[in-house]
Amino acid sequence: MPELPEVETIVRGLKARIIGWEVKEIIFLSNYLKNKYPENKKVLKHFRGKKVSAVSRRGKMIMVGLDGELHWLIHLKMTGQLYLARRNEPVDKHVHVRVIFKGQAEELRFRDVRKFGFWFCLKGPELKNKVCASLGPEPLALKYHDFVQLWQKYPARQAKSLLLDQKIIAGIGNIYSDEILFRAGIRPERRARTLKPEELRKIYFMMKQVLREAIAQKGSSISDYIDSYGERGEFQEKHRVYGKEGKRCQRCKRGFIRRQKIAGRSSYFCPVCQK
DNA sequence: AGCCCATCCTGTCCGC
DNA sequence: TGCGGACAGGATGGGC
Repeated sequence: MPELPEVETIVRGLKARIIGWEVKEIIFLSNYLKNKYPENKKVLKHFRGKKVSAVSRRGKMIMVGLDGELHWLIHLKMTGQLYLARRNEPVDKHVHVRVIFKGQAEELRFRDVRKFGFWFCLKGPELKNKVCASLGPEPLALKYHDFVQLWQKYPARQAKSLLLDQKIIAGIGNIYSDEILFRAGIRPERRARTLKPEELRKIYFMMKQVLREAIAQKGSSISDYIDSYGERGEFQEKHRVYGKEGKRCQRCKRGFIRRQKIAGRSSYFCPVCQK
């Protein structure tokens, strides 16, 4: 499931390659994106001949800017993939969008097995701005003081649910919230109001550290995730709790990793050293 | 206010 | 081996 580090890796990879590429053709291979966003078909014609001018990320959202206020707004949700492939590479039934570029041997593909993700073609910045405005701050740019204020606003909420909430902090999902809370030594169900200042500081520090390390490792590949080059990440090797139910805790060597549904998600933690 | 649950979807895995 | 059900989860929306 692509979260901030995976999306960041994809964006960096695309940025290095497709800036300046001219769109020759956009091919939608399935109808589900049209149902999610009927405008997709209507504005398609405006994209021909336009050049990619920017690739960026906001939370888990990917934004590709083209000349003349045209954008692609892409969310990979759980199983979405966005990558460059050679034109002659086979297209399977889960590829929903292909973008052919003028004079380029590679095309951009959007593939999504579960069809939760989306690819919107936008003319004008309105929807993009609206979506960005609904997201909380970027965790890697967040100052400690502002982080503390956010948590003080929701004293009754569970630590995990705050980390997962895109309106509060943008980009963290189920894997990284568990890994952050493990490294901070905090149980996912702890209420914000019960956190001592030094505990909150630990969460803040580990949030930055885990996300930075994961980006350096090009994300976590649990099942479907690949980057824009079609390559897997390495950070799953550094996971301490996620998907490790029943395994001995590598930190305290006493607890066994427990799995429990918290904040509506499978959550993994060490019952001994997470307090 | 905050949590839970269902929903969207399909591949995978487990038990019978 | 084969079938059916549970499960995975990002975001959203409704109910309690």
